[in-house]
Formats: sequence, C-alpha cells, structure tokens
Amino acid sequence: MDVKQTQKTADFLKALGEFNRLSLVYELCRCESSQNAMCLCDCCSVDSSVVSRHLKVLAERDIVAFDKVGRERTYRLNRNEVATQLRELADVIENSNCNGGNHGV
Amino acid sequence: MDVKQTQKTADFLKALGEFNRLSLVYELCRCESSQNAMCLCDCCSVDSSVVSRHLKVLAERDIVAFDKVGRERTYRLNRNEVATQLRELADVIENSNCNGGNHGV
DNA sequence: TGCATAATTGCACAACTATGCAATTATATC
DNA sequence: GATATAATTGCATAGTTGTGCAATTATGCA
Repeated sequence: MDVKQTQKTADFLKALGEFNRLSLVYELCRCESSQNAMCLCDCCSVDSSVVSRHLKVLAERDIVAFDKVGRERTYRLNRNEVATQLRELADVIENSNCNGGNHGV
Repeated sequence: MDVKQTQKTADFLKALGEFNRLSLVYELCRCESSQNAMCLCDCCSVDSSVVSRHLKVLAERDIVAFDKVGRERTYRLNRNEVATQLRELADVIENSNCNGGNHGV
C-alpha cells in the first residue's frame, strides 16, 4: 500500500474518529437538507467555535461540503463519497492477502 | 445515535486512523497467516515497543486478535469484523436521514 | 541454572489536539 | 452608517498521543 494513500486514509479515519466530529456527521446524516453551523451546535455541547473548527476538519477531508447562504454557511454530508471510501477500505481489509482474495473463513 | 455507540465507533475509527497502526493493518492484510510482532516491526520504522503498543490498541478495539505461541505472539486481522463495522457505518451514512432512506442523489 | 530472544512496561518528552473565551470578520437589516 | 447576527480566528491551556530508550517479564533452550 502506497505511503501517501495510507496517510490519506488515516487522515480520513482520524477525522471521523473523534466523538464530537462523528456526532456532527450523524447529525448531518439524520437530515436531508443542509444545516447551518448554529443548528449543528445543538447536537454537541461545545462552543460554536469548536463546532466551526470540527466542521473545517471534516470539510478538509471532503466528508462534508458547505454553501454560503447569506451570512450563514450550510453544511451537508458527502454521503456517497464517505460511504464509498469506507466500503473500499472494507473490501481491501476483507479481500486482499497474499493468496489473492480468499480469506479463509 | 446513542452516545455510547458513537463513542465506540469513534474509538474504532481512531484506532485505524493513525499512520503506523493503519500500516500494520495493511501489513496483516497482505498475509493470510498470523504474523508475530517482530515481523510486523519491519513494515513501520519505529521501535518494537511502539509496535507493541499499537498492536495493543488494535487488539483493544478487536481489530486484530493474537495467539501466544511459545514466547511469540502472533497477530491476525479480524477481517470480517472490521469490514462489517466499516460497511455498517457506510450504510448509516448513506441511507439514514429524516425521510427514511432516500438520500436524494 | 544460565543465557538468549520476544514482547511489554515505566519513564520522559515532544508534538498534537480539543476546548473556551475574546476579538475579529462578514453579512444582513434598519 | 449603525447595529445585530453568523461564523471564524487568535490565544492560552489542559489533556492526549506517539515515540525511543532502558528495564523488566516471559519463555525457550542448552
């Protein structure tokens, strides 16, 4: 596995692997429409500045995307991209080995 | 989403989301048979004590399992369990929302 | 019993991270 | 322009994490 790709995958998982960030992801999960940051604050009991920073981390990893609407920013989950990345990792872990695919259950 | 479950999932992702630990996982991925810790040291250029600690973290999250063989410990990847957890998360992220399943592509 | 090897643990430390508060920026409305 | 609100940024801080080295434990073998 390529070092750069490994680092990228690790960063992706690390971004998801923090309680408040994962809570934000779940919160965005529950709502079909975009949510602004203030609204998202309610789901985790931390300062709005903290939420802002967490959303920034999630955006950097392409886990969420945002649009500017007036003075608000509305965030939405990149559902397909995130799900695809997780599934690809699952496939690698389940299927790749020296003998090429069979993991001997 | 239940707080305890969220924390557990976050811990799982955090365990995977570190470069050297993910490298160990990939290394175990490549090999069908169990590997001892010394062997695994080769895949990441850190002290054996560090590898030992990383493997402990991975074992705590049930990402790897080990057997004692003489004075060695041989580690193997819990392929199915890890893959299943990742896929379940992918499913939640892709499908769950207020309107019950459709995520409006 | 003595020695060698595998692995873990104690300790110290540097780097990173999450957090809250205050200040700042950006934008809408009056 | 003045004011209010949404969001971000600077700063300080406490807590966590990854790391290496040395010591220790555990096991196998002569």
